[in-house]
Amino acid sequence: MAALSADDSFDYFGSEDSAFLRELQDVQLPGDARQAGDTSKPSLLNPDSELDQSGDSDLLPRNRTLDITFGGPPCAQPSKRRRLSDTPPVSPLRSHDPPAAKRPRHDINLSIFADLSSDISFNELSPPLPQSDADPAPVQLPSQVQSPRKAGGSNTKRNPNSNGAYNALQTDDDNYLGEDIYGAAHFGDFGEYMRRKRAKLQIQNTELDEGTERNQIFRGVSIYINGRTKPSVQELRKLIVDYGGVFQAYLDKKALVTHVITCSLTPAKVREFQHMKVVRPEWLVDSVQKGALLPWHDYIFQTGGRIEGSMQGRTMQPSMHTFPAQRAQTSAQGFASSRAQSTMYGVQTTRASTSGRNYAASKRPRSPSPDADYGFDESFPDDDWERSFDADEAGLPPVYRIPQWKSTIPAKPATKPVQPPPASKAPVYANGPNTHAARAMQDPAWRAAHTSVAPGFIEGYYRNSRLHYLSTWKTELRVLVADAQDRAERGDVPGVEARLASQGLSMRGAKLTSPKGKGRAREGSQRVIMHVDFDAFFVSVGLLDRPEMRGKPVVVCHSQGGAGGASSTSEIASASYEAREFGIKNGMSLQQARQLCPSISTIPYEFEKYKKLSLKFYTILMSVADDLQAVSVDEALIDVTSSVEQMVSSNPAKDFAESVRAQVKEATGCTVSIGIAHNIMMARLATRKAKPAGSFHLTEDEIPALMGTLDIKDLHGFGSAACDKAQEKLGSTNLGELAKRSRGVLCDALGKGTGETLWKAIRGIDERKLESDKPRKSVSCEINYGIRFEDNEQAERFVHQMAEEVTRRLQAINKKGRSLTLKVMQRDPEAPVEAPKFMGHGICITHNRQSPLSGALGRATDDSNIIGALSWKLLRSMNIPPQELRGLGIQIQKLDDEVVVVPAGQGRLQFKSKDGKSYAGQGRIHDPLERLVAELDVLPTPAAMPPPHGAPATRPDVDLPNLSQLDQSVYNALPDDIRAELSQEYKRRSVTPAPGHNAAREPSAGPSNVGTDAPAPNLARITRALAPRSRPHISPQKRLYGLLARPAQKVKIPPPRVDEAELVALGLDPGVFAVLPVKIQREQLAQARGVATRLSQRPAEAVKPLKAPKKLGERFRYFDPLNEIIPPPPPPFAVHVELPTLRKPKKNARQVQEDAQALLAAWLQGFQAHVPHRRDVDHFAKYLSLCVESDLGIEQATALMRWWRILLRRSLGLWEGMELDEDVEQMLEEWVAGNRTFEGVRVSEELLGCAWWVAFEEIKCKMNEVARKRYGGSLSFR
DNA sequence: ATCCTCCCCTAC
DNA sequence: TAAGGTAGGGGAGGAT
Ligand SMILES: Nc1ccn([C@H]2C[C@H](O)[C@@H](COP(=O)(O)OP(=O)(O)OP(=O)(O)O)O2)c(=O)n1
Ligand SMILES: [Mg+2]
Repeated sequence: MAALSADDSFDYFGSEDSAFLRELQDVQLPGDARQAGDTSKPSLLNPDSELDQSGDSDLLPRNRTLDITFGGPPCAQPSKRRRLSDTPPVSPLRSHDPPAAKRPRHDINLSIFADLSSDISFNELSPPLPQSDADPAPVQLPSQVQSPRKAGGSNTKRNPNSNGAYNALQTDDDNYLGEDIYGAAHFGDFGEYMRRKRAKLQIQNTELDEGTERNQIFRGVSIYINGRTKPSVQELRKLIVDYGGVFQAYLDKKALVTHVITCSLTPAKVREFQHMKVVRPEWLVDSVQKGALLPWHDYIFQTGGRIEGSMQGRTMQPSMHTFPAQRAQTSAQGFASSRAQSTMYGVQTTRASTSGRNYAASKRPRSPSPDADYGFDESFPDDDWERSFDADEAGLPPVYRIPQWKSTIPAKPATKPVQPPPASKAPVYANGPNTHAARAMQDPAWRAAHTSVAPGFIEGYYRNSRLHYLSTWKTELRVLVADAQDRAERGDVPGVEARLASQGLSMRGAKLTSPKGKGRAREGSQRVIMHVDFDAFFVSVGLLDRPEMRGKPVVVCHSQGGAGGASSTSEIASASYEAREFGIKNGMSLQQARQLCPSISTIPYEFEKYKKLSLKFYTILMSVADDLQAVSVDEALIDVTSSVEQMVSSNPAKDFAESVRAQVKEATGCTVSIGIAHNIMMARLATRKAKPAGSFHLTEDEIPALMGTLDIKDLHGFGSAACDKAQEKLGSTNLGELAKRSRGVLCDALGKGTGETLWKAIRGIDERKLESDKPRKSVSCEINYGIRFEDNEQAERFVHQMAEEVTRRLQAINKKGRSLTLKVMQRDPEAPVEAPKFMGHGICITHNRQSPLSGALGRATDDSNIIGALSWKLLRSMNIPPQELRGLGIQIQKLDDEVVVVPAGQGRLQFKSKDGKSYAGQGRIHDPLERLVAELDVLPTPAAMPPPHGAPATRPDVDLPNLSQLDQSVYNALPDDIRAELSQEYKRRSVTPAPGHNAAREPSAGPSNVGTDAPAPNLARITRALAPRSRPHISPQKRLYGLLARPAQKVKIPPPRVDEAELVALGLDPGVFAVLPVKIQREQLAQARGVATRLSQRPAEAVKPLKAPKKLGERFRYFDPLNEIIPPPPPPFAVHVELPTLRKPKKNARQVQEDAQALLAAWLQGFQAHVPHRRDVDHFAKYLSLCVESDLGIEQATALMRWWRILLRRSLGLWEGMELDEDVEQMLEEWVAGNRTFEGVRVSEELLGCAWWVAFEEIKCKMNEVARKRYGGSLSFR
């Protein structure tokens, strides 16, 4: 190992840079100061100890403890823990690091992880250096003595508007300056910021009058109050402000907060505040009473203590029980310990988790080190903790070494893994900067070619990002499955499926025979759920062509050959089972893996193959399952209840599973393992036992015994955070132990829903149904790798490129958004400029900024210019030096379907003609709203709302076969699930394109692969061929279409297809039926046909399409491309509207409303200077009346009216309730009657205003009339 | 109570 | 040299 370590030294993982280490040793962190002199090593807590890391950070000294999962008991996960230490006072605003010279040094000690309680928690925050200790508020303030202002907390108002606070701020400078911790430079910025902040947020606070005289005992203290507190937040705030302190309403800028006041903390918060001074409210109260700022450390908030009284857990950790005083004393220890930890590169520290808010590490793949940012290394699983140490040892100074562990590390050759794999799961990165990267970055040419500023960086990155593929594939597979199910329900028998059916296993057949199939748990009989997962997927696929490597320890990663030597930071996507015996895990860095197994072999990624084989895999599953939930490219959950029931065997489930395994093996050449049980959670557990290459049926009677052997982390959905919480609050992470806890206790510890889930899981209960048709809620794009900018221009350019990528993704699925969230990762001041992981983001502070997004007329948009501009604006507002950026992400939410309501023709003429008859002429049902929209288009402003992308007017609808002309209103009126399914159809043609690539290039494929693989030329073809049912004509064309003319791409969904004869036969009046909103039509139709609607069946869930094949068939056949009649092409007027749906009444309603509101706003805007067109008013009236009549849209309708009124008041409020002049009244009466038009006529302001209000009243009356008839009451528009 | 927002967390 | 993405579930806490 030693040798290894040497090599590694400069990289992450076990090794470290000696220079770096040296530096670390010298560095004294603030916390250290406290400890100063402390030789004692704090012991780290048991399971997870924390390491402290010091970075080379410059400035602020801080200590952080990292969690280590080491000994961690139960939780095997790597990550965890929190670190403490104070936060760096650096404000995000600040740009660069302070001179390193200023930093204090600290020693690094490795503590031995004694097993104390695991939390080191922030208690350990070490006080700042002596001077700093005083912290912001030096203990002895001159003024302190003075009059203690009111006693405790009285938040009573002190001087209302005093500006004491303001003064305090100004004075803060002094305090801060006084602190060594904060660099002077900092300080200035800090003070400036505070001033602004205060001006902004505290105006409302009533403050002292002349602050100056008062005791400004809290001068320099900037407080954030977390959660509920004894004296209320308001009271405390008052106190703070009155006494010269600063109250921070948000923890946005942690760096600006000197102390956090709280009475209770959640584990997540504990982590978040690790680096901060967390104090009890009494500190403030007592200080005020004494008239002086008391030492904060005497009031350190301790977790265990009061948090959840309910938790029995409290007995556990000693640290929690320590008294404040003790705390202070021990803090040094904690500190030291934490520090020590920091040095352990091999250990996982979960940096991310620490982020609380800022540390970005959170994302990390759990297995490796979940949170740990690469910078820190990752964590090792419990089993592996030993090893992790070993790895560390190599590079670490003696101090860090832990003899025993060290020995444990088997530096064995590939031959045989020594013992079980103690593995560490996550890649561990050394603390120090990546010297390779640091060197490379010196070269401008290299930077220009390899970092985020390089041309084509985004596309190239995505083409090689396994995680990007994984996410993309998942989305695609969901679509594939939903699509296939629709077809099956519809009765179609796709080619492939037909073939499979010939084998006796047809999904369709299964469904026909078992109505219960999907979804809801059937009563009575138990379900049979199988969790099917490939064994070491990437590796297995890679070995198909490398038979000679089978049986050996192999991993898939980018680094090939000897690249990177022993220090490659390349992550291992998948490790063969042989490699796992050495402790190598998926997600670990290659360097780490090499330490565990020097002879490890690496093979490249073959993304195309993964996708291809996955399709074969899914095809088989679809032919066999009653229901299927896509989990990932290599994993799925299937409900095979009916199929198993039909089997004649002594062990049907097992036999069935083996049959599936054989089929998959036959089709792909790779093995899958299958876990069988009566629900999802148990099936996943069974898979653990089934792997590798096997199947296992976990029966209910075996569950109790099994639980005793499992850890909470073994449950799907429960990761390191949950493990930590369990350990902290419940004292154990063992499921057998947790089984003794009451449901309430679990809920208190983990949250209501999560606690409930756990409680049930332990008892083998999991009622969740397989999900296969959920609509997408957001579209995002983010890159946190290789981000290195030198100036704002580069950053801005990049942001716009990302915006373009997001736009492509939105367009691919015909969605537009109304909300945008920008995520920014900023290098933590203490983190090295070059993260341990090559080009990685390292430890970061993350910022999220959300903002409404809107295009023309306030509607949803997918315009890259708008998205890019807004994103850049948000980023710029954060004032982060571009050099410090390490990650950027743009997420779009509040998605609306992009639908073209009007035929794309040109202008109004067509529109009119269409409006007038096209729909009607086709016998289509008109939706009032739709018509309203159409009308609007024709109005005055139409020109003002050109299609987003300037659709080629020439595009004939023909281009869009089938779905292309969906009637928007109809489409929107569909229940979510149906709509989602439908949209999938469209998506098939335009799946999110691989980053950067033109849709034209490759139709259906997701990210096309790259790297080693040849371009994925035929994914589309393959997909089509393999898909249960191919629709060649659609996919390709659509895709193309989309590229060519985005705007026009809208779709119009035809209303349900029913002929008059059938309606009559069903007792429905065709005339009436035709006028109903599509949604209602569907309901009535369904009811008439004897089909229970989902609404009636299970309102809450009503998510899945009915299973009954026949019925569904009818439902879906409407969309059958082959039979669909394509309506004329709509004009280029895109509208995003969502009508109420059956499924999620609330949300949909809200969304619908928003959309309708936008529409209304557009309407009004278009007619700012015009009297509304009679037709529009009538249409709107009709629409709203129908809503009321149907009873389904009353709320939305009235809400819409309220909204309308708001808008009117805003622009024409003057005319509300105005007494009309005779002549005006006369004209308006005629107008209402349809005998007068004001088109082209210049009208008076009065007439204009009154006309709108008349229209409002008119519609209101009509709605009330309907309500009166139907319900005997009137509506409230309040 | 219920919603909405802002995260955290989890999974592959 | 490496490619640390992404979407959805859920909880805490403020707004309503
Ligand atoms: N941190 C990770 C985890 C997984 N994957 C990819 C590679 C895996 O092959 C695939 C499937 O993940 P699994 O968790 O199913 O792991 P494997 O299939 O490799 O192994 P097994 O399922 O046998 O445990 O996802 C990845 O790239 N990075
Ligand atoms: Mg797998």
